[in-house]
Amino acid sequence: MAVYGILLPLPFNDVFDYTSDEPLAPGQIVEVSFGREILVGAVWKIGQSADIDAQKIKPVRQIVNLPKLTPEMMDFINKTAAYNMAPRGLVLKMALGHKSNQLPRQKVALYGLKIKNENLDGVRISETRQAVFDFLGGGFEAEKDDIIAATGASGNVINAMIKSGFLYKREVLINEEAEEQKVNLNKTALLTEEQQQAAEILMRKVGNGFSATLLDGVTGSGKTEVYFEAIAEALGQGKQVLVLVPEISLTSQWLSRFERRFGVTPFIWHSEVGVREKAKTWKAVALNKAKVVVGARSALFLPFAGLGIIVVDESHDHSFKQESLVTYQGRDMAVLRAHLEKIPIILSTATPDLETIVNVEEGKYDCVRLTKRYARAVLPEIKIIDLKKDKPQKGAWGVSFLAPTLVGELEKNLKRSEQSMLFLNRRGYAPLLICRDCGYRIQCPHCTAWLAEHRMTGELICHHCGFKMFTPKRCPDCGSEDGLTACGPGVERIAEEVRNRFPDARTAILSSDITTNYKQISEVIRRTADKEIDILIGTQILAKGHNFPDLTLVGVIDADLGLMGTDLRSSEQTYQLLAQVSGRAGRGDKKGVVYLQTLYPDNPVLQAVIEHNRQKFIDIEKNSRRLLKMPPYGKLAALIISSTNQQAAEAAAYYLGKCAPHTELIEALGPAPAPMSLLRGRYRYRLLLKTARNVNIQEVLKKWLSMVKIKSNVRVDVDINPYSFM
DNA sequence: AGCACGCCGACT
DNA sequence: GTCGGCGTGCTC
Repeated sequence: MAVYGILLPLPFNDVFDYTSDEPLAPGQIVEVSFGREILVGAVWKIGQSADIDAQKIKPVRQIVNLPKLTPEMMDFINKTAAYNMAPRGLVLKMALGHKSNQLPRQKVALYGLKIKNENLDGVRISETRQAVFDFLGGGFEAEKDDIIAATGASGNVINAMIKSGFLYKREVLINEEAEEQKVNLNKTALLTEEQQQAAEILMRKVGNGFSATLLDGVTGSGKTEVYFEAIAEALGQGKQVLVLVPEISLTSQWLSRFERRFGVTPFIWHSEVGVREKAKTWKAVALNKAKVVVGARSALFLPFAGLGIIVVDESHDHSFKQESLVTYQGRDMAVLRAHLEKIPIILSTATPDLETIVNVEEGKYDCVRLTKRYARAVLPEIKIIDLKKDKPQKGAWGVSFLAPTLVGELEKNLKRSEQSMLFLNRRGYAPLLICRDCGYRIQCPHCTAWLAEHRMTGELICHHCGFKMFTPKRCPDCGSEDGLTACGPGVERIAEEVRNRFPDARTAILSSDITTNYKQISEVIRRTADKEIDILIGTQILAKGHNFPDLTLVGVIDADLGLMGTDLRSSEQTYQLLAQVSGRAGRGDKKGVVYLQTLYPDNPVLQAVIEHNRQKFIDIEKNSRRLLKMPPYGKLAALIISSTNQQAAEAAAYYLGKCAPHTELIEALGPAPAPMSLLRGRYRYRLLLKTARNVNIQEVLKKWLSMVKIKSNVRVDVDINPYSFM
């Protein structure tokens, strides 16, 4: 009876040994008992690994009826874990994709209507219940979570509706098979000469091994249509296609473009997709029945059987950086996967990050450029509003955040019945409540952060840990009754001002806490695209690739937000955000105008934005990074030491600091209390390891960490190439 | 991760 | 006397 090393979806780097009568192949998915649990894992090694008693080795319970992981996939899991210093088991967990692949519970509860809505005359039905009726109308069945997400009903409402006989519950096995996707490859889009040339270069990469190409095109230049041709080429060769998008909110418009071109809906993979759908997709991907998958960064860990190309859309976007469970940069891991699969990868963006630009300059990546906006569209004019000279004027509703110039432009735009967009990267009504009588500021009990006021819900919310409380009437400190005052603007407050100034304008807010799910976000985007909205007010969701042809005015409420950030990439991110937001304006026939409200009109980053001068920005940024030996001119890793016990965290951090390696090529900084020194009830310290480019930073970290015995109530998280310095 | 075991202080 | 806090160690 042979012994096999099984990798389990748990935070272990090493395999566990199990026996099996049947010969097993590497990558095979099996079910084993582990402690008192039953888990699904993957065969990783043939032969015994641990030096333990043969008695202790349990048998594999059964082989799971799922396709086995390919050698490339296994290699990808190993290398992703090693690069990010994460346990291989956790990477496997991501690769198994969803709960029912990790646990042998293969059943899911579905809910449907028992009684038809029309048979309910005379019965009083609450609004939420009605929403459930509407959602499940027409014999549709759904999982509880999906009903909750779509209707806003709570689990209790659903349970009560079962009790009163409106709904039925049905358990089904998760074993649906997807049909093979049939793709229509007939060319439909007419490309400009520039686009056609770019498309041909990309198409030639398909089927010719690994290559990484930056598709560098100004906003509105039609990058999507260009990489669609490369996708068509891969599909024509019978290969699978993976498109990574930064946020699910982007996908609705993207999807309709895709459907128009290829006559088929791609498989969709993101956190809001239900388990049943995920199970179907996972299997279809592994069996090469799914030809096109579009998804968030987690889609990168799907078990493709014959992947032919990867596209990373809006590749500069920081949401590709995953910061929980396993910390990884999705864009970089996508390049790794393409490398292992020996296929091309396309990074598409109007505002490439410095790392990518340097890779192009050094010849590691190829580059294809699109310099012209599509059709008659031209780049918008960007103007600066100096808030010191052009001061917002108080109105009947109170404080104003819109400069008179911007108000005037909004008014003119409304008269022309063209659309406008106001951008402020801050959720809620106000970022902070302050008591005018005693100066008290309301802080989160679990984090070093102020609580933001959300007036729509009447709550104070911590934007870091989600802590919520009802907005108090009196100051919690001095008890003053009318002392609490909103301080500074959030999108809700801007919306309030807009509604007061332009009562007849149709407005909408796009912000992750108001439009909480994919459906709601898509709906606002659709209404905007269909010209049902005059003024759209929103957070950074607005910046992401949306295409509103009649949008001609963009106002950035606070262009300085982020410029003062302490973090390495904050000015880059500000540049990207401003350039992307500006890129929303004037994508159709009419020219767009962008106004940036600022207190620092001479700031070089803003100057680069208004001049559409990316090179200028890149040069400034390169210089400062080179001087500081920061990425891409050096390597960086962060250690976050955290514990619920402050002394324990501090002691461990200082001990690590003492043992830190220092050579000519290696430098350790810290420890210092993290900028958010208390987060989710944990006290946090940070250390930063900076090395030269040619140093294997993972090796250095491994050696360093192995020297230090960390107490079990202290956690050390490693973040390779950190983005957030909080 | 999830769970049991075990050791300490604080209650009915 | 028992309940429950979490620190420690184990899972093939």
